[in-house]
Amino acid sequence: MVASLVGDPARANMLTALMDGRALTASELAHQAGITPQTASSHLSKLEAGGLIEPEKQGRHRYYRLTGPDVAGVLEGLAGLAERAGHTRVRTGPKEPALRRARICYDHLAGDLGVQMLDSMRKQKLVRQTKQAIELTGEGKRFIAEALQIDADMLAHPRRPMCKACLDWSERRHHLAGTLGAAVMNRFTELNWAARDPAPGSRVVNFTRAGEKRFAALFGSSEAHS
Amino acid sequence: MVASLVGDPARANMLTALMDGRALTASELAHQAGITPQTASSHLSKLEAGGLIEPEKQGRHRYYRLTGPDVAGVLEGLAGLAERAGHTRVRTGPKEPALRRARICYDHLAGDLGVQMLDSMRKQKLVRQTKQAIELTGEGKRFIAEALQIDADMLAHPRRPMCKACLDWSERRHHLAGTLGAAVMNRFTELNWAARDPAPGSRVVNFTRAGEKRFAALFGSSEAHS
DNA sequence: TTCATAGTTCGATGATAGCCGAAGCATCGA
DNA sequence: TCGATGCTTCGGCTATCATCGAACTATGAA
Repeated sequence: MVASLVGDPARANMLTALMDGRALTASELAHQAGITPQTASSHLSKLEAGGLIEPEKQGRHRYYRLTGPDVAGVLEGLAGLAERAGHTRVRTGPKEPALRRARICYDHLAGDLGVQMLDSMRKQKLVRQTKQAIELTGEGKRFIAEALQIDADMLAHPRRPMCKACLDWSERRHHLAGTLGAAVMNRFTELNWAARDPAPGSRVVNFTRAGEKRFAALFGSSEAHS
Repeated sequence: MVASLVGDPARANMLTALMDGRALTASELAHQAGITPQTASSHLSKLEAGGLIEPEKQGRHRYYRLTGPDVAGVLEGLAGLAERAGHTRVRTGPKEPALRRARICYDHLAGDLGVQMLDSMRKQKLVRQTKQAIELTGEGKRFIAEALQIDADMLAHPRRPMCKACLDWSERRHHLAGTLGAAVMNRFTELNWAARDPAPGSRVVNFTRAGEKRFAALFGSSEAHS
């Protein structure tokens, strides 16, 4: 049955990451779901056998995408039912809670804090977001220059957008990706506000006490929250 | 997550059985899924907690139905993705046909004719129904006074509502219960339109030829019927 | 060729959850 | 009041399956 495929948390996370129609590599999907590549490979072949995703081989990468918009539609319908049911039942992912709080997504911040940061940036009108597209406002430019010493003009990249919304698998909401997202995370590390967990292969990001305080000052959630 | 609820084969069978909008008892659903009542009970509470189904208690029975058409829609979408033939629906066992046609439910009319009567009353705007609550309209008051010589004001009772929707086990839809339902059935008997079957223990109600005609004149189903 | 990276397969492990027998309530019929 | 019936709870058994370490294949780069 198809539903049992979607029922597993790890697979659901992968599918959620594919909801926007993009194709992602197997390792990226493993990353997103917080599982090892071996496990992901097993899941992906099941999803493929179930006709939910289809692979596209490209060099040594294997890109996976949803087989069609109808799949996305059903997934969205399921999400809608979950929401209606009062949702709240946050399925524990396969990994630790620290991973849900703050982690690396490729090269930018994800998890609760990542989502909180983008939320705050929207509220402070530092960025404008329409769907997946995010645009830095003039005010935003000034903000990152003053608060983080990041020059927006230096973030241009031939094949990568400066701002991009990335769906967070633990929060099911967007966090900030793109070259700006990477630059911000990089600055956090340089300022000694946060550091990747030393454990090999870990994606956990540990904030220092001082860093957490500064982060809260800039992107704190003291404001009204929906 | 909702998908994991639907993912289990036993639960999927139950949900499939409920797809047409009818309500089924817990034991029927257990039989449908090929599991024991204990197991079914566990599944049903999970489905209820997930907001996919809702119960309606009826005496010692517990009828379950889907919480809404959107649930059915998502299930249909999943079935579409599965591209598999749906499970053959097990027919809910009818006992005697006469029992399905008209019978006594406590003290009021049930079965095909009972459901038909409440349907017609709704269509004629004699009653308003919201969920299980039924209210007699002014027009309805006049109607029962003229057609059946029933005084609505005499139907008040300290511990029993005048109108109540009672789930019909053979039709899986509501018929009219409460003191009004009882009074109507009583009047049918007095007018010699119908009589309980003389066989001991039988709940069958036999309508006379004349009674059937008069009943059809008041609550006939000549109108369109889905 | 040699090394590195992406992805897979295999095997063992462990936790989740479905399942049923037995027993306990609740309601109905007599 | 006393069974009979529908349904639930509890406890233990078992099977399924997600997970990861280790080893293997394939592609690309030096």
